[in-house]
Amino acid sequence: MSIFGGRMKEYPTISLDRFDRENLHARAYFLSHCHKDHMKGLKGPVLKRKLQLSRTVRLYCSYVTRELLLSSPKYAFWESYTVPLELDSPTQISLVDETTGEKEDLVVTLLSAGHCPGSVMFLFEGSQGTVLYTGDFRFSTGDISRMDHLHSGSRVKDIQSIYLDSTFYDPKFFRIPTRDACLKGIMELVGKWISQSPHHVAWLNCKAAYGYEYLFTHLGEEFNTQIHVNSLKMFKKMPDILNYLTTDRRTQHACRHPKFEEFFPSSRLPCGCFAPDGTPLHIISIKPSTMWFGERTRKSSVIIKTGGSSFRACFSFHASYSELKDFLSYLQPVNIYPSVIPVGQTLAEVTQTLKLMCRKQSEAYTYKPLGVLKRSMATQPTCGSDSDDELFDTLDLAPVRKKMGLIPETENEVGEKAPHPLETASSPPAKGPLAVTDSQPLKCNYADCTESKSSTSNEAKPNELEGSSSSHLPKWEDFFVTETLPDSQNSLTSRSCSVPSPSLSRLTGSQTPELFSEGEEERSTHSSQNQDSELADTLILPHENAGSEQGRSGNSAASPKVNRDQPAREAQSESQASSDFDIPSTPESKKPRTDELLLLYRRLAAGDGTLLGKTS
DNA sequence: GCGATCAGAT
DNA sequence: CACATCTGATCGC
Repeated sequence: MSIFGGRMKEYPTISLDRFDRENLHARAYFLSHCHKDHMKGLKGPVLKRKLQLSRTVRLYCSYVTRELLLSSPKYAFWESYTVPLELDSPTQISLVDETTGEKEDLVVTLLSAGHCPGSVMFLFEGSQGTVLYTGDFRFSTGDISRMDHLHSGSRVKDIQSIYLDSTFYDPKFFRIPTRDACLKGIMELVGKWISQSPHHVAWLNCKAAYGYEYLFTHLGEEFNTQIHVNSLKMFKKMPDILNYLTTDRRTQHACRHPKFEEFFPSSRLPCGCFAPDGTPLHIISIKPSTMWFGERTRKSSVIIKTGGSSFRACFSFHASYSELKDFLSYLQPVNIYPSVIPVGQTLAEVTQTLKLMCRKQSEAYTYKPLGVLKRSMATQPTCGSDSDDELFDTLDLAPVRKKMGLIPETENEVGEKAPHPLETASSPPAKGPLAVTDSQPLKCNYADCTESKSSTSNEAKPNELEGSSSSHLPKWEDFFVTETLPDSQNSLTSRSCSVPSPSLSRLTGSQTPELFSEGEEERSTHSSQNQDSELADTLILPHENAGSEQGRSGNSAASPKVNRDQPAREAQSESQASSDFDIPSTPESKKPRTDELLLLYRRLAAGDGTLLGKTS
């Protein structure tokens, strides 16, 4: 949760993600994404009154964020005061003091942040230097090198300060399975379950927030079905999301209204556990939650069984420690300000460890440091450390140089699918009534395993396992269209339940998720009081045609992943491979811009300091 | 009564 | 566990 106060040292007349207290006097506002902890004060009457009196104060955000914001009545008054900006389009903004007329120009560029729909970073360039406010973000290792606006020609821009989403800036969170790996594990679990019968359903017990949409769209696409939610209104201009969602109660959406629970007293689900015809549903609950693996952890599953029918599935909106290290060592800012205190740390501690990632003061060039570093750095920045040794054992000691080991790995994509499968989503998935299917026994070769974050016995190179740079940011911005859809697009009553899915077999025929039982933790009740956040509970219905033998069994993924430092790393069985996040998938996966990356990293390895934005 | 803030729950 | 949000208690205005 963000503790950022709203203002940056370099540009104190603007406020970001905080709208109360001293931020009430800002000349411009910026909202990085639509999570409540970044919207403090945003609906305040004091601010509203100020806006009504002002001619110049505006809120800048992405188009998607604006849409999500205005879809809530509490924030609808912002309609007249918001200025949506395109991604990757530098925009000049005049900051005007309305009493004195004093004016300052600032160029802002929005960079997709990969945190939730509409989430962006803000890159500011002005008289006080270049600063990057990350908002909340998740980049995979190597993503940063693809961001054109952080480069100037072949050089990385000279960044004075980064205001960082430091949620996981702690070696404890060294590695978090990639988005693709998590998605794949969830898909496999869901596929195995719902293919058994039309009354097998999967409940995605999501926290109430934006950010799960790409999970819904991928699941909807894969299983040719829709995810059942409470409200669609926030997505009315985002057909590529909308098409995979429904509120139709006949399809047993995960209703959140407490009064409905009276009708389903024994339900574990907000919407009850019976099909429309009264048949009891067979429900598994899947709770997306962050799983991380420490620096010495070898591997683990992305799915963990927590009860007879309860699972946790790995899912992270935030960059892991090694992803953050990659990000910071690439950019080498003069200053880094944490905006989140990692659990178990103090502000002083995280500030101190982040200093190790700052550029040496002597390397700072023409810009005068504003938020002065109080001590000179004892270390050179690590230019992309890629081994345990560099990241830990010598953390406080000697500098290390970038190695080739950081070449982004691109072979880890989920299947053959492009990361964003929604190009065709304007034609909704085929729909049909809940149909009888061939019931397939669930082949659960669940291998018990230890949750590896507690494992310390094996040396590993976890950061090498982490970075699938191929898990590109979900292109949430692509979801957005400026035209309002015709009503027919919003009327989803005809899309009732699940449908035959030829694609299911692609998943269900293959391997079994590797699960870990943490004992019985079945919930007997579930209350969902969250009236405002419509996506917190969702339900996936099964589809017809559970056929499952063929498909991706044998998983073309089987080609072993390149492991540069540990080529002899123990081979994984195929049955583990399908759900284990560190196993690559399709070799044929798209590998966009790999050549560029290779070139870049080779130049780095060759000591081409120009790529690091250094003067020397 | 409303808003801000904190603790606790989900 | 660890990604966000809600509810309820308490306090000040």
